[in-house]
Amino acid sequence: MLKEERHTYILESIQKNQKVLTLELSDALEVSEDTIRRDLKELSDRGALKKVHGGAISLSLNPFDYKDREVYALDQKRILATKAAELIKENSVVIIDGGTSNLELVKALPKSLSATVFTNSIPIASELAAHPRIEVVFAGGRVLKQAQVTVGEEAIKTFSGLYADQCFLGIRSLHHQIGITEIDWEETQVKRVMINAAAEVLSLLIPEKIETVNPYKIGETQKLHKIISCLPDGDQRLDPYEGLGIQSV
Amino acid sequence: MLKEERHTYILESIQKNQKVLTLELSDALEVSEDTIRRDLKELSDRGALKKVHGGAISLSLNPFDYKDREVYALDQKRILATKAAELIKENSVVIIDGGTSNLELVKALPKSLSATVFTNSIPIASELAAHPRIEVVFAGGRVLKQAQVTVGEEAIKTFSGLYADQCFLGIRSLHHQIGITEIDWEETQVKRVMINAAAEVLSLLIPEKIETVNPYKIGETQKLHKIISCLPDGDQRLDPYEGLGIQSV
DNA sequence: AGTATACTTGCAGGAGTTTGCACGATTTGA
DNA sequence: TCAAATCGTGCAAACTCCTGCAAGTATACT
Repeated sequence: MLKEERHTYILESIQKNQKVLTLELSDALEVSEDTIRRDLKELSDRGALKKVHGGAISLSLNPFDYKDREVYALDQKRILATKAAELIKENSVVIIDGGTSNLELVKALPKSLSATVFTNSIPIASELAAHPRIEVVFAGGRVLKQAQVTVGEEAIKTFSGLYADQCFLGIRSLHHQIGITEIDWEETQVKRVMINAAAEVLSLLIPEKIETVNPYKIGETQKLHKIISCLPDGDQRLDPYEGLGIQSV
Repeated sequence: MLKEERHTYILESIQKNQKVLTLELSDALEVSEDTIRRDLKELSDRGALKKVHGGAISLSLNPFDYKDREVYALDQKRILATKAAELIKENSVVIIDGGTSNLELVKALPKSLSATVFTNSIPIASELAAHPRIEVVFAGGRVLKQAQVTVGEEAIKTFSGLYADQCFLGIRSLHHQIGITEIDWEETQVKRVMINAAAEVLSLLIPEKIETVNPYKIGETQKLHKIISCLPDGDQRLDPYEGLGIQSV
């Protein structure tokens, strides 16, 4: 039994029963509890479930968690957000993808900024609704609960009929050779359209994401024009990207 | 039974009944009262409920509920919401319009309910994203900031290609002769499509809205099939509507 | 093919959690 | 005020988790 098979089994089981028990899984999959624990840890790190003492539960089971779910590396993301906010020009049209970094970005936008924002992220639309001078257009579709973004034909159609000034792409993984990759197939479809719907594609990137890979490919690394990171100028981790003509801020 | 499951059960129970008893819970969940006490302490520390002698009560019972402070007639709306939630059938397809009453409605939906919800309201989509068994489809479009709903061609298109079982319409004004009226022209357009996209049109209605009028007309009173109100049976304010064949609950 | 490297897995044992029980303190309501 | 119910704390048993390690397996490179 391959690790991936176990993961699939675990995720299906969670979807069906809202929870899984370490002991039960170890029994059903005929591996040690330690292995199951490691599987659960991995899935938990990927945000696919919530690990608890004795097993794991569906993220949606706990009604209080999603609201104040701790944002990983929040301080870093705030710094990135401030930098990124300065890159948005007055009266421009901007696509803002989902993700916690981008949510910080919209929180950091100055109240005086006038712009039009296209998004498929519920929290981002919600945050922007409080902004006095930003026009918000929401791309409809089926809601992916975990990421709180819409996906599907409708969302894709919205972005395909658009050519914006900038697109702030939410990125899970970036690898200088393999490209930009995602963990969810449907999100991948939408992001592929997004990056073709703007003159400039930017991404807020915490260092942990650099040189990692996920199963589904959004596009080549070159699709990205600018990386907003908190790495010092000339950090070697960025070297491969400058070689590709990608500007880092 | 995992600790988290107990917590979820307790929170749901509180949401439904506004209170829980230690003994009752220990009975229902088949653990000792001590364990329940510890659970309540933990939830209380997280600010999810208020622990009292003998059990715990909902925080929202307390006068200073900062979260929903500004919702007008919240208590009434909660009562309507509970009534309305019972009208939604398992596995049905439901359109839920924006508005604070409808937001309470989705909060009151039992966690066990499976259904598909179409909405154009950001807070409602956000709330439903935490619901384990409800599929959410968001109708895109330009975001109206005050109401936090989308409007425009895209939203209209989504609802026109739909025939749902029920539509919970958010209503600003209802007059037995003049009909259902709105204050915003663009919202009016969307609502007009909504009421034609479902077999049954329902509305949660606090008495203050009855026999009032606003500039833009959504449709005739008869478009409405059911009114969920907190008026006693036979209250004279409802007479004109029963005359029109509208059922009130 | 053969070697090196990374990854995966099971195991041991020490650390950490959870739970029910006992017992004294506190609260409740007549 | 008193008796009954409820609470908080400390404790021990059972269970679960984490860490490091070594054996096994897959993959890459020469």
